[in-house]
Amino acid sequence: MYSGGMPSDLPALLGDLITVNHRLTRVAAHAADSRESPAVWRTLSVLRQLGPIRLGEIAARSRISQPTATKLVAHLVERGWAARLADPLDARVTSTVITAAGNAALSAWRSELAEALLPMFDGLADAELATIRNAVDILRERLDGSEVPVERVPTAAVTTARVPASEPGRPAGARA
Amino acid sequence: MYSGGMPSDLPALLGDLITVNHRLTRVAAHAADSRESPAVWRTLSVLRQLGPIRLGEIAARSRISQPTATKLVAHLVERGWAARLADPLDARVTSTVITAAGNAALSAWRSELAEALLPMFDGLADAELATIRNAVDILRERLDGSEVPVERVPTAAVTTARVPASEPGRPAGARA
DNA sequence: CCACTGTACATAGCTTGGCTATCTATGTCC
DNA sequence: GGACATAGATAGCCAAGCTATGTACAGTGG
Repeated sequence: MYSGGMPSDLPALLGDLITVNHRLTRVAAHAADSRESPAVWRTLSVLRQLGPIRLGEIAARSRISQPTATKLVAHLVERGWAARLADPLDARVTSTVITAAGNAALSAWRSELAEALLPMFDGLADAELATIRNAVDILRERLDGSEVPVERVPTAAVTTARVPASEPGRPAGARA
Repeated sequence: MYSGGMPSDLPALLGDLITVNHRLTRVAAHAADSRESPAVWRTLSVLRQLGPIRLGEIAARSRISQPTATKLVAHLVERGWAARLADPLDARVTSTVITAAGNAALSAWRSELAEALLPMFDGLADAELATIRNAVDILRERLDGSEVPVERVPTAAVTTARVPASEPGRPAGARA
């Protein structure tokens, strides 16, 4: 639990990280405009960041299943926040792009969220802010860099071919 | 407080923080392959940390609604990971405690999670680890400290002087 | 003592994000 | 052309979250 002064205990740190993470998620859920869900914003972020992108890659990047990505994108399209493009080279593919409205909505959400969270982070010293910023950068880098980089997750079959020699203890099937 | 540092675009930082947070949540969901959900572990963490605790406080701490807390606790009790205690002073109240099994399950989850995440955080420099650890501590402090204005006198009267709590299964006071 | 208001939790019913399993359509390779 | 692989869609399920409401108890004023 309280890791206050335990140095170098990576497992404990990761546990704490995830726990704090979950708590932050709840706070954000309260703070943000609750008419839309976290998944919507997360997906919009992916779209904004990666431009026209295939469904499968959205799923891989977001660490969600392909059907879930389909559902989310459908919702975004309904909302007018995303649009789908047929791929001239492959008729199976429809890429998704964020629209101007989507961009605006995402920015608005970020502002709103920030404003709502401000009181909670008011009075942080610059050094503390820098620490958080650095941590965010480190985590983002790891999230981007670590596995599932360009490779897509197999649809349903069991595949061990994509492991880039970095996943020793992964049950391979997620929730089977 | 160290005034005059970098401009610190706080809104942007908060947006990034939450976005990274959501992505991490997905990663954790994949990594900790347990058949239990984040909410379960989050609730168990609260129970472990705060000992016998009322439903309402679980809800407040977790930033979830009271009915959701009821549901989660019911699930935990079913699982044998939590037990409920009648309050001898107020028959409306039933406090909840984590059981030994719950404690073990929580610890096991944390280990499992840590192991699964290790590859992702492999090769981090000590300084980077320290940064993350500090950020976690800062965030936790803010999460604890700015505990949603529950429009109530801060804890004090409620959280103190409960049942000895050494034996979770024992009601400690025959209720009429 | 009895109503009356407030509090702590339970129940009902809904929405949404997530999953697996499966299907269709298209691409690719022999 | 036929066999297999791949991209995405559809169906159906469960969990976590919510609001609204109900129920039992606590505390108070008459």
